[in-house]
Amino acid sequence: MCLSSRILNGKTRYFSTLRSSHTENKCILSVPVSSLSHHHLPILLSRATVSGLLLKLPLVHSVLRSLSLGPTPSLSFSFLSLLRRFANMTLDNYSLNIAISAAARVPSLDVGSQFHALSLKLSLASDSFVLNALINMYSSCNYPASARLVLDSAPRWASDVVSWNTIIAGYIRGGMPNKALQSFHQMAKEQVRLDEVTLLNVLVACARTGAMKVGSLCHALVVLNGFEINCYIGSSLVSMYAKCGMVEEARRVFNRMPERNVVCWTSMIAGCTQSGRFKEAVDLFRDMQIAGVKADDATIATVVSSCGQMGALDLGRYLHAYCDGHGLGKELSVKNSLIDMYSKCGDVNKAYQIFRGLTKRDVFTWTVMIMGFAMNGLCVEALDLFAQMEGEDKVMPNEVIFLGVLTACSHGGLVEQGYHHFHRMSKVYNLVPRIEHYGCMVDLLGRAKLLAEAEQFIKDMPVAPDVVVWRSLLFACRASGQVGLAEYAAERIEQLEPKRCGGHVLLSNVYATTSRWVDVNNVRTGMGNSRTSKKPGCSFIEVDGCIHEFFAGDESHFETEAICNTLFGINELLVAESFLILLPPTITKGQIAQVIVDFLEVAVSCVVFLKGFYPPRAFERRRYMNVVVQKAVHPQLAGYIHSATSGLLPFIQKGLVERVVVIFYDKAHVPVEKFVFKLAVNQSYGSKIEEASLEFALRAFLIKLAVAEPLTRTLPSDGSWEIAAYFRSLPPDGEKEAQLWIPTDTKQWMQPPQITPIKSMSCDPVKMQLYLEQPSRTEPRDPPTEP
DNA sequence: ATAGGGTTAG
Repeated sequence: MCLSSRILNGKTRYFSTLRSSHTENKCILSVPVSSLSHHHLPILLSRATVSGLLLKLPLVHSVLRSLSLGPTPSLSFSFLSLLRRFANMTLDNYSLNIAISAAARVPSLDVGSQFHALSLKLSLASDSFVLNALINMYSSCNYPASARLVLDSAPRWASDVVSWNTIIAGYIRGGMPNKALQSFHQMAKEQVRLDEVTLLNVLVACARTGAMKVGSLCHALVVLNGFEINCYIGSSLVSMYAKCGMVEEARRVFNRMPERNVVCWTSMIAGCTQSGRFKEAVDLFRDMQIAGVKADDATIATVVSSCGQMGALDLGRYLHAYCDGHGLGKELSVKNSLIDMYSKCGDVNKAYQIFRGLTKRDVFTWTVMIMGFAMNGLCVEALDLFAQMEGEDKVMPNEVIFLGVLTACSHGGLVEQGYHHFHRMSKVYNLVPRIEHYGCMVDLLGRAKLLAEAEQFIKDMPVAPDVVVWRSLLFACRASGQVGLAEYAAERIEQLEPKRCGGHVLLSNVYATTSRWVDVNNVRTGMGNSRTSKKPGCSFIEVDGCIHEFFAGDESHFETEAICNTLFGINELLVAESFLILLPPTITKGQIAQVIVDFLEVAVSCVVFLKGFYPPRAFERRRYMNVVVQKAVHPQLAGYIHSATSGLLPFIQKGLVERVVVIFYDKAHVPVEKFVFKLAVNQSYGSKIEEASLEFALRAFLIKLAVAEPLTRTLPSDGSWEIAAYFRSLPPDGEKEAQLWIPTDTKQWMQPPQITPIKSMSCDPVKMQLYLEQPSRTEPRDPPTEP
């Protein structure tokens, strides 16, 4: 037995409570609270009773409190029953409050409702502490309606703000934010004075429901009441505004906050991610590190999601490594967003590797992996995975996962399977298909060219078709040239969305495939005359870990059309030669380098042609990969390009070449323009690749190059040009193959160059980007803003 | 006594 205060090092709450409430500084057991277990209780009781300590009520309370707040709150129940049985103690309101709070912490509805009965029996249920503890207990056990019942059946004077705050929080926790808002209104009607916690909770409810008006009202109330915009209130304000689609307002609140912790930063970053401002999200993440605030798993999850959505693989990989270096990323949400990011960036193997390494998987995990397989064309794998999930029977499918399953069916042309899963969704899992699911089905039927069936399906839908549904149908009409149906769908879109450009582009494409060029023109000019405008598309390119964001401007519209038409032509060629798709020849890793080298030779030739550096007769029109290209035929020119590109073969095979650059100089040998081919060949990639898919990916570069001239600058006369290769690491001096390559002393620009992307692609294991580097113009060019 | 941010989507 220990009765000396010296031994109590004050480390645990149990001992410190004893000390603060008791001047005698006496201890009844020298075991820290964290290692107390049930078998200590009788000892505790007997020693306390013997020494007469526990019969003093404040001490009973402090022991109970310590047990209730400790790692095993249920100990307080046992101790209480021992006290009642052996020390004849009756429960007062305070002990009851502690016991109920312990039941909330476990949480145990069973024990909690027993204490509820006990408080009614002892007429203590109207004590405001007991009342609030009961409300909290039902809320914590996810019985918000019961919590509400307790409040409503108590006398008015017994409840206060805390009661209402707890009710509101309980509805939010139970996934009923609308009920939370209702309670807030009721609370106002009963003229209960709100406090900071009320507003904080209501802001969360607004964020969940998108109740923008109530949210702004809360903001006003924060200011009117003179509440400080601290980290708590600030975070929920930022989150509320972002979720209600008012990112600008969120940013304004964020910028004005006097103090910011991880949660504030994460709210703002997540706000950007959720509203498609991916680059801003990444920039904020950098600012956060500069501000010296450490990221946690929530931060990483949302930044990784941004990377995935803009295809920034390098940055995504950096974040992955950052996690490992900072002990982060252990939470499932981070793993999920990494799987999603790798899939979206085209590295399904890496995604699946992470997926397989997980011991725990939630709905998100399965959804992102199924989606990842589906979007990378591995449709059977996606369906197999869904079957595996159902077999494991640990995770309950939700609506979103079925979108992934249906997308897989749609992309894989698996009509039967699509119907099967669509029906199972409601029959087996009691999930009501939403408009998105109907959209998937229309897409599925349309892609399978079952247009009549798709049309009938739309007619039979229990929900009104939206623009996406009509667009899927309209898109499907293109392949079958069904002009009449296409026009009907376009009309529906026009009705639903008169201000947007709607189905015009798609409709004009249907006309184009049926060679109705007059109609194509009518639609196009109609678009220009009326106020319909296309929302600018946005793309990203990642250069040395730096993200560049681009909006499709009106100027580039003409080229877009040319590219689309060329692509349609290619599509038709592919359809005509569909045996290629049925029996795809595969090539090995060694052959990949050869394909790339051949491609580079042609591409460099096209670049030089495009710049008009030599007279056109130095080139010849040739067919390469089914597109028309300009191949150099002048002996010296062709010889230079051939030897330079083919000399790269051994280094590309070893994965040593990072960039192949065509540089144009002025007469002072200062670069005027660079065409950069950034290259990555994954060396660890094991399996073979389809030659057709690699060719298809590379061909897109040649098509883009053919129309890239307007993006480039006029060359000064008497300049020069050369082919340069940037190596990841330099080959040893003695190597024979390396002797062709000499270090170049290209002058550098003073300012970072202006980057213009031309094309990027990812076709495992090859990734390639083509972009222009030009010296910066003095005045920055703003991207066109959205209408 | 009650309290903030995060991952999937046709």
